[in-house]
Amino acid sequence: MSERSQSPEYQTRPYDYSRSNTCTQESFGNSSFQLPPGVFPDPSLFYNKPAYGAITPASAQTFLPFPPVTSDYRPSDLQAGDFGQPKHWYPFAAPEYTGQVPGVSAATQPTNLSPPIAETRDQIKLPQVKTEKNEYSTDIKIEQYQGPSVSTGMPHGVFYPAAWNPSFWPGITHFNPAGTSNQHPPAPSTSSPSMSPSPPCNGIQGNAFFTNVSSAQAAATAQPLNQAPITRSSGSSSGGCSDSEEESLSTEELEQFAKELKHKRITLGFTQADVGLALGNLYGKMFSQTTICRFEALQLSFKNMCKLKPLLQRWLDEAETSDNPQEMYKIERVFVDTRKRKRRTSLEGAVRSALEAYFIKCPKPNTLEITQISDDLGLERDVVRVWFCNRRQKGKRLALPLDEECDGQYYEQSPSPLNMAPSPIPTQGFPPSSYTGVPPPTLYMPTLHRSDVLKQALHSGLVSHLTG
DNA sequence: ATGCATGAGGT
DNA sequence: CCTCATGCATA
Repeated sequence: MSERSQSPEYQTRPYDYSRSNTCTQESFGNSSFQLPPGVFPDPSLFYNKPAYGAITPASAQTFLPFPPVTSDYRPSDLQAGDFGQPKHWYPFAAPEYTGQVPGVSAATQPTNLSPPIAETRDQIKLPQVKTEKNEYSTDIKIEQYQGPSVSTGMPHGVFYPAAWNPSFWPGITHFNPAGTSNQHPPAPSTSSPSMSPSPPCNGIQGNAFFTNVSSAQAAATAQPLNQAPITRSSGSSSGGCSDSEEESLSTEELEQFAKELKHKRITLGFTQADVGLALGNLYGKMFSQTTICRFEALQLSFKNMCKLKPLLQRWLDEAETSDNPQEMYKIERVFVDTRKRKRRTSLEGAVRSALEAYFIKCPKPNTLEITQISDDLGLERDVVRVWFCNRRQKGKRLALPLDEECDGQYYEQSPSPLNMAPSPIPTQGFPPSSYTGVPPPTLYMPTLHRSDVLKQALHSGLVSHLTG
């Protein structure tokens, strides 16, 4: 637990957001930002991924020497022919990128900024990005949803009970003994017999969804979600902001519910996707497997958790009471996905590490910086921008699922042991600490013991010796 | 389970 | 441009 930092370099990290998202030259140019050659911060050490392959043999992945095909988005058009195409990856040598901001890099990229970047680049072998699928997913999928994959091969058949850490959002002390358990404060007029135990076999399914029906309505009705102004009881320990409202789901409640949900869900033979769909059926608002997954893993913001809980609660009730709940999930999904979604960029391990390094240095780069970074890493500017956005979001998810209102302080203080000037960090910051590029087990925890959170996010292996 | 992306709502 | 909620696609 002491193997915290060993990279003094980071100590100087000027984390002052006060300068309004500008970690410019000052930061970058700062000598403080040099990744020790061998110490390339491997993100996997910070997070839960086993390894990004950046440093592992896995990195040996080969890229098809494809020409930068239609490098970028493809204007709408899609031809049936494309579907057959295998996914190709192409090295990111695309000249277009470099040319993208030639002037900028040259002119606006002061020398003092280049060094660090250059170094970074140096260390990461070759910035490569592979993108899968050169086609947009513009298609129409019509599928018959057949209910929970119970009998069929339920992939999730496994049970992972232990995965749950009782104390999830430690920062918050809850007053409500979960003992009473299932009491949702907002208790939406759930009583609504309308959606009750009616054997869905009837009209529910089908297209209740898009059939117009009252999905909208349902959604609206089912929307009492907001009604729960949830002010987490965090007040207790954090000192307060929990005054205004009375309604509040305690962390523990959510935690418990999430656990319960997962357990029962699995017991009933439903997958996360099933649940997501079911919600759509029941309340008109469908959710993806991803969301359900994150809910169960408590990886959503507190607010979001609270919003979703009532719905899931109801689903759970339904599922449990219903004779053959499976029926209620038989629906037809029709997606007319006309949106052109950019093909997902897959960043190479080294590139991620580099970004990680930049992030540590400056979690909120400004436009110019983003440009420079993208230029240096040979990435699209937008990719970099989005990466940072996601990175920040992720940071919040992991470090402070319960952020929000009350926690300006959360960020503010976090006196990173290894750096961190006492600078007043605007609420935007992140626990600078959390990700300070430091060796592994060292997830520095902000003042609020968030270990559990991180724990969850990390792979037990790594965590194990964190917690001992 | 999670990385990258989208889009709405705010500044 | 950002945050936030959310999802597709993928590991």
